[in-house]
Amino acid sequence: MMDKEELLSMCKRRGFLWRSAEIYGGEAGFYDYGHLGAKLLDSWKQKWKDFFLGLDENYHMIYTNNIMPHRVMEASGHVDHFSDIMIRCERCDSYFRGDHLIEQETGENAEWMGKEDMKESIKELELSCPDCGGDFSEPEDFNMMFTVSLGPTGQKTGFLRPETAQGTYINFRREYRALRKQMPMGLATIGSAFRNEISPRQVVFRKREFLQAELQIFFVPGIHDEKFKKKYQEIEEMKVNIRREDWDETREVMLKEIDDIQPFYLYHLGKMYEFYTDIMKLSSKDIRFRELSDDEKAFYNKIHFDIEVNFDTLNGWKEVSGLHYRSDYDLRQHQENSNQSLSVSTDDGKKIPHVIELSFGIDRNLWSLLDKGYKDDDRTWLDLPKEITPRQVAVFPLVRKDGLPEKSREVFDKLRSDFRVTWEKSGSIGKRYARNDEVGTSYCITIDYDTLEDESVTIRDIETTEQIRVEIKELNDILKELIYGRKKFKDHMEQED
RNA sequence: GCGGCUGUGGUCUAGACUGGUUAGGACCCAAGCUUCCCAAGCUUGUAGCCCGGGUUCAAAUCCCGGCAGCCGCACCA
Repeated sequence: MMDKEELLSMCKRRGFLWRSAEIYGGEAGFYDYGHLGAKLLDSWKQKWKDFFLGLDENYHMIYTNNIMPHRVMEASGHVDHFSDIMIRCERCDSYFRGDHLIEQETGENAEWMGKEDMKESIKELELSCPDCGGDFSEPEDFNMMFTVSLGPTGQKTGFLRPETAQGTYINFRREYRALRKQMPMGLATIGSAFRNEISPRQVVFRKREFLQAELQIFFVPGIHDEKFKKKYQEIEEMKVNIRREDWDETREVMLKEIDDIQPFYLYHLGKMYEFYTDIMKLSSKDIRFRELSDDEKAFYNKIHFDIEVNFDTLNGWKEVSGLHYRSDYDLRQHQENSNQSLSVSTDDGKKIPHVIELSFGIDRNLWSLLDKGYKDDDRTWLDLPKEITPRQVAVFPLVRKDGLPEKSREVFDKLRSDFRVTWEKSGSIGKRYARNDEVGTSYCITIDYDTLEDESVTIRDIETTEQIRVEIKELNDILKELIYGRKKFKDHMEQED
């Protein structure tokens, strides 16, 4: 079993990621990406955009603000629902959620209660601390959102957004017109979100500032979703690992066997799965969809599946993304609170569009690539998808003399515009291979004495450490084929024999 | 946020109980030598006691406070 600390140590040492503000002791829940982490992040984002925006011509990127006005988060329900009323034991300082304590005692839902209701209820029920029996203090607000003050007096407040989604919803009307009222309309965004987690832990898993990639798809059920029927039929026999809410195990089923969920939703479910298997190259044994129970899912989500990855470093299955049918809840809320119409005209009259949301925690997804890719058996190497890996190619001279370094610089310069590539000469050839194995460099190009004779170089494959020899003039094309094309390294080897 | 444990170069660690030479080692990294393909060798070098305060002639070591990490609890609409 792989150790989280060992992987994190590699990440720090080689430039993937580490704690923010390290030189000041750091702060829980904040991480920065170094030069390799940043490249991994950028290429992941690019692949995500290519894949999900490619699903339909009417899916587009937008970028919205990190700071949301107070009223937006009121309308979204976050001011009420994203904050909990906590009560503290005066003797042992333990915190508890007030509504949970009351629910346990009465069996009735207490989520609606304000601070005053709760105070009375606790008095009536004569509740005391479950840990030590001590008396409770006054109920206090604990909001997971960061408040920011706006303007010179600071009396106006806003919030750092706890999800990127709201920024998209409040731009719905503008984009609907700008995109000439085509539906379904997909608005994707990539950006930061902020949650004041009580106890951020597990490396990048519970960060206070984190990255999200989300695609919000707006449609009127029964009308616009019909347009995806044909697309769905093309993938309805796709098999996915899935665990329904009332199943006690994960099963591999065909999409069309899931007959109680609309095809429009299943289409995106299938495509998400495909992103994990085909783009992120995770093994299907390590991924699954899990349907959340009514207790777990938010009240406005009619259907909610999470994609979970089976992590080695984090004790098993953990959520990395979700597919939520949020119904018309969000637009309805914003319509009511802003007093602006967010409905669209259909043959059946005015309707408020519904939303299907594809939501990805980027940091978690990157960690899943590192977690599943890190191999530490007879040698240490990082098995990353060749299109996503931060360093695709490394070039070095076999030895540091007789003009080989100079020749290798030439080859390096030839590759720079086409690949994420590095050049190095320090240490021995074996050490350079090992260094590059550790950070997931897909191919190492070595310039040797034969190169000076016949303009050929060797390409070494990270997966097998085997080599092929190719001519420099074909090098760029062959590497492109290996990285982006269908041709595999072993095809080239057979060709050589 | 509570409780337990922990914090020594980039990484892993010795030293702490019993305060006392210049904080030792390994790996990594860098420069050079060597080297015709998988962490070889040699030379040199960079770099550290989490932060602050206290006790003491003297603190990495003892005490107090803070910060951070790990584990457990709680929390995670």
